[in-house]
Amino acid sequence: MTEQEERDDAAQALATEIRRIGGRLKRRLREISGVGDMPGSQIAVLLHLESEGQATISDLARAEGMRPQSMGAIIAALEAAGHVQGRPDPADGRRTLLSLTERCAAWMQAGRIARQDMLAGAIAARLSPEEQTQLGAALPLLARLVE
Amino acid sequence: MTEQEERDDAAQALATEIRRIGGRLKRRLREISGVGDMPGSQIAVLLHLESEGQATISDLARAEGMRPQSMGAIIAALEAAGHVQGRPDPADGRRTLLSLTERCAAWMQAGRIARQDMLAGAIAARLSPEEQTQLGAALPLLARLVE
DNA sequence: CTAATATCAGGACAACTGATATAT
DNA sequence: CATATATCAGTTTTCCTGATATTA
Repeated sequence: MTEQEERDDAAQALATEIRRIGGRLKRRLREISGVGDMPGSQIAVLLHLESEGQATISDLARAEGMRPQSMGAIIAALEAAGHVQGRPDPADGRRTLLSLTERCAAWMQAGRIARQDMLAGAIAARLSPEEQTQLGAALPLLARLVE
Repeated sequence: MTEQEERDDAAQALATEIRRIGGRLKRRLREISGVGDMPGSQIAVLLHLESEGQATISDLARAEGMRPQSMGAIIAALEAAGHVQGRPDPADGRRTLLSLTERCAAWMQAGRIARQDMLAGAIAARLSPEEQTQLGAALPLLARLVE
């Protein structure tokens, strides 16, 4: 076996494992990544808005790697639930600036998301601090594969 | 901030990153994990059958972490395409033992999957050998979160 | 005029749940 | 009778593509 073939085999083995775990991840992330009834996609948006203050639908779509139409549906659900609100951008009439409602911001600051975050709970319960560090370092590598 | 709170914060930050990358992964894995027209879920089954020889639908469903009904649909597609074949288990009338067809086994041995595997290609192209090792070591940690 | 934002409408996909027939 | 395998049928979720109005 040539060195090139060995490298290909290594990549192939890794691909197989990613497929297997990725498949599971895809299915389970829906259940474990939510907070109560709220899906992980909505949580991600709230956390983004909490740290950034405000953003447009297109901003959020880019940040999460999806289409504006898809993000629009997520935002519509969050608006209907009274968690985010939009106001027109005074500087650009095309844009709608989204931000957390006061009630939602207070709810998040009270740490209720953190305490109910099943994914964070699973991480804390099942991974040692060292393992968490190891996983955190590897995530950007995974991100590079899907960008 | 107590040590406990610091640990919780670390887990929360990791959870946020997994949500973001996991979301992307979920969406992009469909495109990049396939081999040509074949979806990643089918590839995973073929690789499993290649290494194990034969298996039932329920075996495969358990291995991939999904329901037998869902695996049934994947198998039906592979059978229709002539890639796998089933025969009744002589020892247990409930079971159907699935295996690769000769033609599919030959196709896989010829390395055509490996050369057309976009995910393996992305890994080889975008990650150094060291990074591949690092990612490989972290995948079991991710698996532990979703089991 | 071209590009970006947002939204409407319809569609595809991959998993799910529930129910059923058969065999152990 | 309780359990396991396989399959039929219908539903849900999530994101997709295409088309359109508006504004920069």
